[in-house]
Amino acid sequence: MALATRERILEAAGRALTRSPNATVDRIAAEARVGRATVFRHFESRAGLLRALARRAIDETDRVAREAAAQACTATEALRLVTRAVVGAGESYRFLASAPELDDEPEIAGAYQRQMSELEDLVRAVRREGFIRPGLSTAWVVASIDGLIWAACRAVGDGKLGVVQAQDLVWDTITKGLSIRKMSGFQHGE
Amino acid sequence: MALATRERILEAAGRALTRSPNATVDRIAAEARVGRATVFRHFESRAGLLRALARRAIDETDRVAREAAAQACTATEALRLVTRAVVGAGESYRFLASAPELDDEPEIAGAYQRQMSELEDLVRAVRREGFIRPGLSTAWVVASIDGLIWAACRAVGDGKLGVVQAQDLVWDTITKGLSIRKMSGFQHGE
DNA sequence: AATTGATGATACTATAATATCTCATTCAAG
DNA sequence: CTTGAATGAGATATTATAGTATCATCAATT
Repeated sequence: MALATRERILEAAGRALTRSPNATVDRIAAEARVGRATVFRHFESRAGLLRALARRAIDETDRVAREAAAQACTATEALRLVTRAVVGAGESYRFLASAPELDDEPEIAGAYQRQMSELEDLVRAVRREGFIRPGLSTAWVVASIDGLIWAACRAVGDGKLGVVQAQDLVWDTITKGLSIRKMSGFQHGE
Repeated sequence: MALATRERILEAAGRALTRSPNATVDRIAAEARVGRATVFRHFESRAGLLRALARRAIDETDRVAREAAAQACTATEALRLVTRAVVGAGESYRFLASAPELDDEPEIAGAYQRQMSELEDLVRAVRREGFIRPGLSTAWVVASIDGLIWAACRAVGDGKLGVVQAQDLVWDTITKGLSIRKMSGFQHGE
């Protein structure tokens, strides 16, 4: 029972905080269909609940990302699979987009930094495989991939796109952009 | 004096809220080098201050976007210029990224809807000009452009990219994506 | 049926932030 | 120099929310 309740609260908190990042404990409890006191029985404080939720989201994202990376032979393929996986896990971390108080949690902020730096390493490896257009800084490649992933997660959350559709589109857009390209004679034969 | 003070408060609020979206009136006043009471003399409430700030950001974005659109002959060129302009104005609206309480303001939420629907109209016009790859839904094109713009603004705010650089990269990425493309024989002659 | 553990409801306290008010000060205009 | 408007500083009221404590209830187990 206890575990199920804790889980219910975490999921409710995720939903409530995605809708409004300043959701009160009252609101979260109502969303979870539990009494407010029960929330404090399972978490030491509101901040503790947020921490647990963020940890869960980070762990889940790490898990699917590593699992995806393990299946790839090349860095480029790894980036493709990781991107797909992270978009698929979007629901679990979407609330982080506007959870300002979590920036003050060293553990959470640190984990985010680590994830971004892992993505950066991956992008560098992909560049070494010749997949990245010259002239694009690694910082921008990382930033724009991040931006596209967020866009996809938001679109899924808003019901504008299905998950699989969104996963396909992100990689499609990363590789080809949005426009019909006028190739200027240059051809790359891998 | 009054106008200068009001403006100082607005700019300070923008800075403070970009750093931490839940910044108190106290903090904002300190950032503006002004007494807390003065903030309430110029704005009816904290919410009123946020509204005024959001209105300013929306107006500024509208202004630069319309100005840019007016200089273009084609929808595609308009999209390019509008994108550049909006990235350039990023500093003025960046705080909106995590300003949850503003979703409850009908005026602000409505203006955002309008801006997105204007972008959607523009994208549709661009599609009619044959610039958008078939198979990409308008919703995704809009979402991903939005995502790239946010990524660019964040990168600029974090000092990772210069404004001009960011402006160039967004359009570059929209048109060509990030990768060296292996064209499968298809060539588009405009 | 009795026991135990988890829960819901409610009352209560503490705290932090908003918002108001007062008064002394500053500073520019006349 | 005087006047008046704007301000800064601080006191105070109000409100919302976090967090605690209590007690009755319910369900499962024995």
